[in-house]
Amino acid sequence: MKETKDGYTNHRSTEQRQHIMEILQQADRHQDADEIYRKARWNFPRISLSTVYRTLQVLKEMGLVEEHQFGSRRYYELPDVDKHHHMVCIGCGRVFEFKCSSTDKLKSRISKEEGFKVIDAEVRLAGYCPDCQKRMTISIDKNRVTTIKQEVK
Amino acid sequence: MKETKDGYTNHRSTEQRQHIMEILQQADRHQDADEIYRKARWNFPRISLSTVYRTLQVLKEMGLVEEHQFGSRRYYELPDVDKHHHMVCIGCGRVFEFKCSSTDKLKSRISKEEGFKVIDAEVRLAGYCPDCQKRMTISIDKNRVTTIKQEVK
DNA sequence: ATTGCTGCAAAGCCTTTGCAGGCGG
DNA sequence: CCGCCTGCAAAGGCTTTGCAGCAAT
Repeated sequence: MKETKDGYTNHRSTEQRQHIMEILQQADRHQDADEIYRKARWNFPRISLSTVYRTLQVLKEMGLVEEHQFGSRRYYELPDVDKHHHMVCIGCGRVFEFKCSSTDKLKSRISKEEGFKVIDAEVRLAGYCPDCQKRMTISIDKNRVTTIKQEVK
Repeated sequence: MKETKDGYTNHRSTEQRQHIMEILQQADRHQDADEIYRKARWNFPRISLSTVYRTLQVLKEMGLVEEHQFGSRRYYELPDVDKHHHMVCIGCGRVFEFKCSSTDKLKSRISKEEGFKVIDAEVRLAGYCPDCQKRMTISIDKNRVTTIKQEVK
């Protein structure tokens, strides 16, 4: 019999857990605990944040939910059929997703070279999203204008 | 004049900052703030943890230090000449390092395909280190023995 | 009837911030 | 001397935990 992290040997299906699972299914992107909590309260006004955290913990242990940490926040989402990776925008903090098929090669290579049994490979990119690149261009233009004015003086 | 995040326009070189930089240089792997704090106290018994955090923040902004987050903890290290990536062991939680040269290709591909200006690419692997694989084998063997005994009964 | 789940409140953990004094340039 | 840095203490933000009552099996 498999023993879970908190010492329990079994899991029970409750309305709250089902609803949290639905919220995860309906979302098209990762959400943090508080986001899920606020949505859940719409149907279960008395649900507590701890229940959300505990449920996510259980779902994670069962492999039904993936947890990602960006900055100091943790986000949750259902495992994707074809796995995606994340790009974090340095400018606005938004997290974007992209696909990458070449990670399988990497996994097998590292397994061989390092004696590590690789379960999961995750690529994280940091950079500037199209919007923030545009903003940067504008502010660079501003500086240029200023410089020209000074030269004209 | 470049304005820093905390509103200051300049940085000063103090004994504490120099020493924190030395601690980072002497380490051969990433350390968290508390680890650096404990080492720093050996020479500066009255240094405070906030100073460590504030210094790391400054060094990070100056690009002299890299920050990585694993689980709920943040780790700091000097930028490597040839960048390495991280493998987190699911069994023991230790973080290992490995090199990977193929990320440059990935960066340029994503830049083109997604319109994202990629500054940094990080690969994170999760799996089991050699030690934990050994432990797993042992515990599987144990179960097998148990099963055999039951069959013999 | 058990065993596990829930809400609530409180505690924990890491990180940040406010402030008054003090040092660096 | 001005501006930046430091230690201390306190606050912050997110997550976990203790507990008593309740619900699922």
